[in-house]
Amino acid sequence: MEPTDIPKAYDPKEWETKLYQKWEESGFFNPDTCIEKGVTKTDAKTFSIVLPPPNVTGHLHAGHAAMLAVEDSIVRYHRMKGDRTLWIPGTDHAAIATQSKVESIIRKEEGKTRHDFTRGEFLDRVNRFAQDSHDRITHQVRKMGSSVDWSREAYTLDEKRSFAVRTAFKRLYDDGLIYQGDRIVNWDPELQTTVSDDEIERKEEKSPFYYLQYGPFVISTSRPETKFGDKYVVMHPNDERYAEYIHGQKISLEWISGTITATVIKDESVDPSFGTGVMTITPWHDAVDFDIAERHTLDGEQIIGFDGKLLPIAGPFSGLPILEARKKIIELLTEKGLVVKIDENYVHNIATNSRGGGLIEPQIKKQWFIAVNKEFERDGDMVTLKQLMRRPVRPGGEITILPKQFEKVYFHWIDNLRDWCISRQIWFGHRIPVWYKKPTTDNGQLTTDRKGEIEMYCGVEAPEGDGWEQDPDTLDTWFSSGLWTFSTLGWPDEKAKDFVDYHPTSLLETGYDILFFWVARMILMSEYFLNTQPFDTVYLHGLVRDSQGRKMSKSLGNTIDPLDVSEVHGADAMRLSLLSGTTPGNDIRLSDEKILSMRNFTNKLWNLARYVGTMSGDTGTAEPEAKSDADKDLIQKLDTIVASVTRHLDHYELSMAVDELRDFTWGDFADWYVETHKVEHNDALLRYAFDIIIRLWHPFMPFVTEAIHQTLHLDESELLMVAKWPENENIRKTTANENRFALVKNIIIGIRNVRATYRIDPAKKLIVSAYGGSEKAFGENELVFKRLARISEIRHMDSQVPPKDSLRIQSGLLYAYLHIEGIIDIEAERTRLGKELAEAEKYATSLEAKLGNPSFTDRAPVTVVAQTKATLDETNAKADELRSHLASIS
RNA sequence: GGUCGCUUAGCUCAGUUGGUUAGAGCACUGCAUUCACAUUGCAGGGGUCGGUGGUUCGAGUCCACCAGCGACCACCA
Repeated sequence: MEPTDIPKAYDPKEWETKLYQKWEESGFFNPDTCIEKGVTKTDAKTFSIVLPPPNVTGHLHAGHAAMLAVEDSIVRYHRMKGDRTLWIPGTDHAAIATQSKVESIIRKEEGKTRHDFTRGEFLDRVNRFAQDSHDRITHQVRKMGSSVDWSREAYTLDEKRSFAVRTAFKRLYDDGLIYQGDRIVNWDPELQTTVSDDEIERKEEKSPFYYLQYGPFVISTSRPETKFGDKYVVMHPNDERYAEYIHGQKISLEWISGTITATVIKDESVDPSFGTGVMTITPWHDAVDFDIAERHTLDGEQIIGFDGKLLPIAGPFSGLPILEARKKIIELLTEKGLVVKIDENYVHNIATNSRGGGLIEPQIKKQWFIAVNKEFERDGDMVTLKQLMRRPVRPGGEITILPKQFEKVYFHWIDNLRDWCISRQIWFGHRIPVWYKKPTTDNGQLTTDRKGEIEMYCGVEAPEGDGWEQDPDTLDTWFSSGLWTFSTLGWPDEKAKDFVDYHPTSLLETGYDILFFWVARMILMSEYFLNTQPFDTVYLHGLVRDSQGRKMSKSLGNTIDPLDVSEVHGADAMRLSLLSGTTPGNDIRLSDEKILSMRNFTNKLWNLARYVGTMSGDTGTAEPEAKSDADKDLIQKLDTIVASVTRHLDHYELSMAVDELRDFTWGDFADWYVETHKVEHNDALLRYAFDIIIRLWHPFMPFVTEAIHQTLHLDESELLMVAKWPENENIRKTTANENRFALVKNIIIGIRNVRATYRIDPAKKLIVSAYGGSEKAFGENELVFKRLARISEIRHMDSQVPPKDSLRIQSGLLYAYLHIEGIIDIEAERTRLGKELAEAEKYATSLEAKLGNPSFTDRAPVTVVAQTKATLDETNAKADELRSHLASIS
C-alpha cells in the first residue's frame, strides 16, 4: 500500500476482528506452536498465568476489561521477550450466583420455582444459560485482544476439572480434614442453601431495639421472634450488679408463652457496658450464642424453620414469617407488661447473601466443613491448613502480593478464619462425592440390628453395588476455583507435561475484592496438595469506578461497557485508559475524557506511521549511524526508554511504563525528532526508532501496532505479536550509564550541599558547615567517597575551629556522616571553585573517553560542569554579599 | 470496636529504595497551522504536596500526633 493511500484516521473497526483472527490462526497464543515455529527457544524460561475465570452469569464489565488489559500486556511482553508464555483462559460455573440468576429468570418469565422441575430438568436450564454466557464471554475476551491459549480453555465444571475436584475432596476426606458436623451456618431461606462466612454482606439497617423484662433482669434484643426458647440468661462473671446471682442458679419467670425456668450462666464474652449487661441466648440462630452454648454444653432449640417461618414451638405464632411474628410478639409482650423500652432508631448490621439471595438466618445444620485448625503431619512437623496458608506469604516467602499492604489484610483474615463450610444445598455445581446406603441384609431388607446407622462411602467415582445414594449437596464454588492454577494444567496427573512445566504459575492478577474468596483458597489448595505456592506474584487491581468515584451500577446508569467503547474508539484506547494512571490496589477512575485522550493517542501513533511510511529506508534492525546531535540524542533517549519500559514491566509497574512511553513517543519522538527529521532527513534512523517504538507499544496496544506493522513492514517478521522485544546490548550499556549518571548526580548534590549551608556570622566571619557522605545517601561507590573526601579535606584546610561533633554516627554504621564547621576565606574559596570547575570539565572529558558512548557522555558530565558553574556564580554572589556586610559593620 | 488506606494544579491521578527546578491527562489563556496528524502544533498560567511537630546535609517520600474521607473485617445481644 502506498502511504498516501493510508487513511488519515485509524479506524479500529477496519482492523481489530481481522487482526485477532490472524493472531489466533497463527497459533502463537500457544507456547508449543511458538517453539515449533522457532519463535521461542525450547529451553526458554516459562511464564505462566491463569485467567481468573469470569462467572458464567452474564457478560464482562469494565473490571474484567482492566484485568484483561493488565494480563495481556504482561503476557505479550513476555512472549516477545522470548519466554515460553502460557495464558490459560476459562470460565467459572459460579454455582450459587448462576443458579440464583437462572431461578430469578424462570420466576420472572414463567412464574415457576426450581422445585417445579426435576433436578435434571433444572440443571439443563442452568447449563444452557451457562453455555450462552460462556459464548458471550469468550467473544468479549477476544474483542479485548487477549492473547490467551484457547486450545487449553477450561471450565470449572467440565469433566477434567470435576475429576480434579473429586480427587481433591477424597484426599482431604481421607486425611481427616473434611468432616461433616452439626454446626451453626449461614442459611439463606430464599435460595434454600448455606453460604460461607465470606459470602455474607453486612448492611446497616435501622430497626427497633427492644428492652424486655426477663424475670429480675432487663434484656435487650432486636429480634424478639427468636426468644421463645431462651432459657439461659448470661452475664459477665465480674459484673457486680449481678453478683447475687450465681452460675447455674434457676429462676422462675414469666415469658412469652407462659412461666418458664431460666438458668443463670456466667460467661466472659458478655460486655457489661452494653445495654444492661445481661442477655439471653438463642444458640440455634446466633453464632455467638452458639459458642457460649458450646462452652457450657447448653442445649438449644430451632425456632425458625428453613423456610423462614416460625416453627410450632412458637405456639400461636407458628407459621408466621419473621417480621409479622415480631410485630405480634411485641404486642403480646406489651399486653403482659414485659416491654420496658423501645429504641426506634437503633442501627444494626443485618446479614445478606452477597450472591443474590436474601436475609441470612443463622441455623444449625449438618454440613461439610474443611478443618483449618486441625493438626496433621507434614514433613515430620505438625501443621494446620491455616499455617500452610501463611507460609508462602510471610516475609521471605515465595509469594509477593502487590501492593504489599494487602499482605497484612491477608494475615488478618487468616487469623479470624473459621472452618470453611463447603456444602451448598443448591443443584448447580460439583456434587459432593459421598454416597450413603442404609444397611441391608443380603436380600435387600433393612437390617434390624443396625437400624438408624448409615453406611458412608467417599470416592472419586460412585461405589459399586446397589442401594447407594449420593449426597444431594453440591460444593462451594470456591472449592473448585481453589484448584484452578493446577487443575487447568492437568492435575491430578502430576506427570502431566503442562503441570510440570508451568506450575507454580508466575503471576496471578485479580481484583482485591476476591483476595479472600479466591487467592487465599488457591494458596490453601496448592500448599496442601502440592506443597508449593500456586503463584509467585499476586497483582491486585482496583475496582473500576466512574469519573466521580462511584461504583458502576446499572441503577446509577453510569456503567461503561468495555465492548461499546471498543466498538467506537477501539480496544487499544479502552485498554490504555485502564492502564494509565492506575496502580495496584487502588481503584480505577474511568471517564469519557480519558478514553478520548487515549483514542487520540492511538491516532497519533497511526499518523506517525503515515509519516514514517513516506520515508524510504532499509528495514534492517542494526542501529543506524547517528548523523547529527539530534540523532545522538534520539538514540540515547531510545536506549533509556527501552530500559525503562522493560524495567517497569518486570516490576509490574504498567502505569509508569505506559506514561513514560507516551511522553517519549509524543513529546520526544513525534513533536521533536520528527520535526528535526524534516530538516535533517535521517530516514534509516527514523524507521529504526519507530520500529522500536511500535514494539514497545505492542503489549499495551496490540491492535494499532499490529495494524501499523502490517501496513509498513518495518522489519521482516510476519507478525508484530511475536517480534523480538527491543532488548539489545544498548540496554545493558544504558543501564550502566544510568548508574554512572546517578553517581555523577550524587557528586553534584554533594557539592551543592556544601554551598547551601553558608551563613554569615556577625563576628565578621563566614561560617560554613560541610556535610557529606553517608553510605546510604551516596551509595557505596568508591568514586563518590573519594570525591567527597576531597571536599572534606578542603574544609579541614581552612578550618580554624576544631569541630566538636566532627564525626557523628547514627544507626550504627549505616548512617555515618562528617560534620565540619569552620571559617573559610571567600577569595580562596572562589579560587578553589574555579579550580573545581576546571577539574569538573576535565572529569567530564575523561569520563567521556572512558565510557565511549556518545549518546550518554555529552550529557551527564556537561551537567556536572554546568552545575559547578552555577555553584561558582553562587559563591561569587556570596562573596559580594559578605564584602558589603563587612563594609557595613566596620 | 479493630485493621488498612487516602488527602499532590480547577478536575482525575502518577511520583519505584529520601536527592538537581514536584509531573501527566483533561480543563484554561495566547499564538500557529495547505507541509503525517484539528483526534494537530508551539508557548504559557495554575501547587504553602491536608495540618503541626520530629529525624536528616536534604522530606511529597521516613516517624509521631491531629483533621477530613474511604474501604475491609468483627459476636455488641
